[in-house]
Amino acid sequence: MGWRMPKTDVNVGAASVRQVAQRAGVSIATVSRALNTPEAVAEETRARVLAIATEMGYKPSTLGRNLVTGRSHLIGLIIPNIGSPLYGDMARGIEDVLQGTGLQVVLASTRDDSELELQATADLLNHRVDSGIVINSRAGDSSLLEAHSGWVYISPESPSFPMRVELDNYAGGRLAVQHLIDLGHRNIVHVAGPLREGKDRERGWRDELEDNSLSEGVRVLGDYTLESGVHATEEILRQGTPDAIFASGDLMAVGALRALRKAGLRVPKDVSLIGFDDAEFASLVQPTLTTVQQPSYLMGKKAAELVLNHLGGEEPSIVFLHPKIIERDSTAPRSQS
Amino acid sequence: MGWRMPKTDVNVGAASVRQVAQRAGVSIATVSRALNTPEAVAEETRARVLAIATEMGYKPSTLGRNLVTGRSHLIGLIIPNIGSPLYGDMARGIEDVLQGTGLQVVLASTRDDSELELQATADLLNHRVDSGIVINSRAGDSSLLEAHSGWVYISPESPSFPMRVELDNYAGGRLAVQHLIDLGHRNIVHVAGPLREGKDRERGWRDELEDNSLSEGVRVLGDYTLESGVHATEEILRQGTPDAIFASGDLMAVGALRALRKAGLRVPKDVSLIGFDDAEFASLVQPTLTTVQQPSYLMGKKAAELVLNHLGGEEPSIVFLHPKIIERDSTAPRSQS
DNA sequence: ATGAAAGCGCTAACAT
DNA sequence: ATGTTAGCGCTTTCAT
Repeated sequence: MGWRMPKTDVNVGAASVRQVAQRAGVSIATVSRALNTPEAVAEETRARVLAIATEMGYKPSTLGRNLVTGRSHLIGLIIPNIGSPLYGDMARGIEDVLQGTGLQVVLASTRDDSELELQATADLLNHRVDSGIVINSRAGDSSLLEAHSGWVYISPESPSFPMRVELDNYAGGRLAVQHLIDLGHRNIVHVAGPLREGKDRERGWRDELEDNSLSEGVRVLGDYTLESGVHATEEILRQGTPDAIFASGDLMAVGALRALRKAGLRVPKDVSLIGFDDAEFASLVQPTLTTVQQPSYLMGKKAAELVLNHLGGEEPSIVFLHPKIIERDSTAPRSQS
Repeated sequence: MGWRMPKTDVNVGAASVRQVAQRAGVSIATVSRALNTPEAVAEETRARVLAIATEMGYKPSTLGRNLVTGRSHLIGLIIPNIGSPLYGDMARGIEDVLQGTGLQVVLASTRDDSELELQATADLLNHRVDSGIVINSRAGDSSLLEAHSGWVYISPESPSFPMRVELDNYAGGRLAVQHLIDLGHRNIVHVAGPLREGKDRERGWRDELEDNSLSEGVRVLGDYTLESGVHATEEILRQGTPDAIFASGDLMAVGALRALRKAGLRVPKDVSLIGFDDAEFASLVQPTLTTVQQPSYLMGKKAAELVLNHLGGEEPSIVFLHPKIIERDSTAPRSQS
């Protein structure tokens, strides 16, 4: 807290109900009614009040209104990193749904730090947000759980909350492997990722192989960075050349691409490669990357809808989203060599 | 406005000053003081009040506080599209600076629609935001100008505002061309972009060529999309093969890359290529893209600092940021063929 | 050092 | 249909 709010006035120009009431020759209640429940005010009075309000540039202060109604019309959004395209897309989905509802989004970034997340949550709570959306919570089912009832989670690590949006990562893993099997590949290895989402995808990989009576093959753990994708793939190649690689994230897939190229292997001719996420760059790299799409924008939309439902008094519910394959150029039928 | 806020209570659990005061056997004023001006309260009383406040989980409602202080502790952020990595990075910079100042960011997206931008501005003003940051305003120097004094702009199209962060796009254009000239290239063509930023970059290209007594060469206008980069480059190639291409955005540069490859030209061996922005994918495509970096994160930081300065009573100021070249693999010395 | 009381801007219950 | 009044939760004089 290196900076303190000074006490100088800024919004001095803003007219208040009282001033409008005075100029219109009515009580403040009538002004309020003219704006909020126009049908409860005589045609003539309403017109006059509205005209004067407009003329004076009067806008009711949400501050005052919030205080008496007990609602801030603010929705908190807790997000690890607003700069990340995936999260950014979610935020966009949320924005788009909330647009025009009179609800505004208050942002808080956490950089995947559970300490900062708790702090951000406290800040938002102090602002009396009406509800909140937490993306990839790292604080987990913590002590704030109680305060959080009424909040929506897009966080694979927080399975205990009654309002959530969940991507079926397990199904995504199966989908990826199925796609590769359909192309004739048998030796399908995995560059895995950590956390619940990574484990779910890996489980999908494993189960799909098993269901097709294929042996499990190599699995190397990465951390969703490009470098980890490179290293994991180098490790894999040391144990032989697979038919196909399933990487748990697009960035790791690009890493795999580099390692394969460096080893003199061509994608998809020698090795097929599939990623996860459908990041922006997936369609820009060469070859373009086949991947399992994580519908970030839709996830954001669904989360915002859950918030709206909750505020509307509906029962909490959980939304499961199913990923789908985006076929591009990095996967191809197994070559007959 | 398809949805109306119901009247049910939500934040019922929150304790108020009065309850804390009662349990502590003091007046509400003392509770307030214990929290805000601890030095004005007796050691013993303060300890007791604070203990009880903690025990009751009391957090002062910003709603109430805002009303009396006349400040919302909210900063509006108007952004065309929060899903775009470039804008997302700016938002991250803003967040990082505001973190811990007690100020929160309220988000509003406009999708580059000046209508929506005005609406968003009105919403934020109703929320009595203490200040705001507008990124790439399309409403320009509109009627809201007055209300906007005290807001910070990151918008090349809004040169009349007293608090702004500006990237020197002109210098960026010169830098790009200079880099290519240093590598020995002479016939340097340009895939241009629209709007003020595009025109400034183009002017830089033109002037730098002129200063080096090089003829101007071909210029084709794109619209910052990949496709427009492809088409522009095809158009360019129809008029001969240049030494180097300067594209006004990385996405267009990737388009150029595709068109060049399709034409059987290798980058950078046959043609050097430089982009603008330093988007995430610039280091992921093959070859990795040399580009003029747009320091989005820094621009966000600077904008937030301007807000802080303004709120602190300092005079408005303008921050000029200078781009720099990020050298990667898409540019190389002119081959001796 | 503490309390009493006013009031920020607004809405809502009650009265007329 | 309109006015009067109370009060949302807090900070801040002004007294004491």
